[in-house]
Amino acid sequence: MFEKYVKILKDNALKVTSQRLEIMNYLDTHKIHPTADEIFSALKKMNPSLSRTTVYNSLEVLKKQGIIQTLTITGSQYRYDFETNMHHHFLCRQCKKIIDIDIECPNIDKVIQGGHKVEEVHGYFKGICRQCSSSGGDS
Amino acid sequence: MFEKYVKILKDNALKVTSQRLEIMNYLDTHKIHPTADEIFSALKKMNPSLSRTTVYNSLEVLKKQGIIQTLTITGSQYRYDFETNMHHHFLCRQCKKIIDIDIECPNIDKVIQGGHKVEEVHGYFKGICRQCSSSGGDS
DNA sequence: GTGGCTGCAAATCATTTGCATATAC
DNA sequence: GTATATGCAAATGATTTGCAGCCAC
Repeated sequence: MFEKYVKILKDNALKVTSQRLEIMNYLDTHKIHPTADEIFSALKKMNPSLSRTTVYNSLEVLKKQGIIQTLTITGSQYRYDFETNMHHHFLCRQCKKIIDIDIECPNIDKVIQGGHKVEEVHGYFKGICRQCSSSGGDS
Repeated sequence: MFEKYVKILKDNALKVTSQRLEIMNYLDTHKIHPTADEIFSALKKMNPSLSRTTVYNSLEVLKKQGIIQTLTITGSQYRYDFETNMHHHFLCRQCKKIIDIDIECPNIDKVIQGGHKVEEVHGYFKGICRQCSSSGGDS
């Protein structure tokens, strides 16, 4: 069941631990861009001895290997994403959900042409999402 | 000297206080996207009785009126910007500077067409800036 | 067997809150 | 005069650090 994640860890020369597998599986199957604490709380239900520190440590090594990415869209906590292909995000001010946005920006190359070495690109949109807009949830 | 900022505050029905004027002037003349604490430390030198709370309070009301904007590019602190016209930012992993990026993304409208009400757009690029790249500061 | 990983508690950093005093209007 | 802003100290929330014991390899 977790063979997929075992392979990813081995391919990256990381030790295979049940905590890392559970964290990867959680992120892969809950594409809601959770915070470290949301991951911790969800997994602690299954494994009460899990430590918050382990969650932070694991997320850090996964990020360092480029297996996951972090979002800074809210400004107050990091959010984690198992999807690392380029895509962008919309944060709804009302329901707080983070929605994936798949648009291309053809001008991104201009940043590289400006002489900067670009390693990460994040497009963050904030406002009221379609669902909240249509249910009269405006302000 | 601060007439410009006095006018902005009055136009927004905000009380004119020396602290607010100093904060606006600092942001307007130091386009380095400082943190609240950097603003506080710089201004405290001139006005030792200044409080960190006042800096946070003032930045919040200025943001609420759309006079300034906040950046969440680093993820660990808010950074403040007196420029509110649409532009984007590059964070150098090495020198930590935040550089303004002026590119257009013609596909942004697609987010609106997707039914979302967009109030803010932030393009964040991360990597190694031109200056650090050219001075061999790569990794 | 050993170096890296886990889990606990304490520390740190950024920000927020509660409240008394001071000030803009 | 009054509502709002300021400044202080304490509280909160997210994350990091130090360290002892444990486990993957």
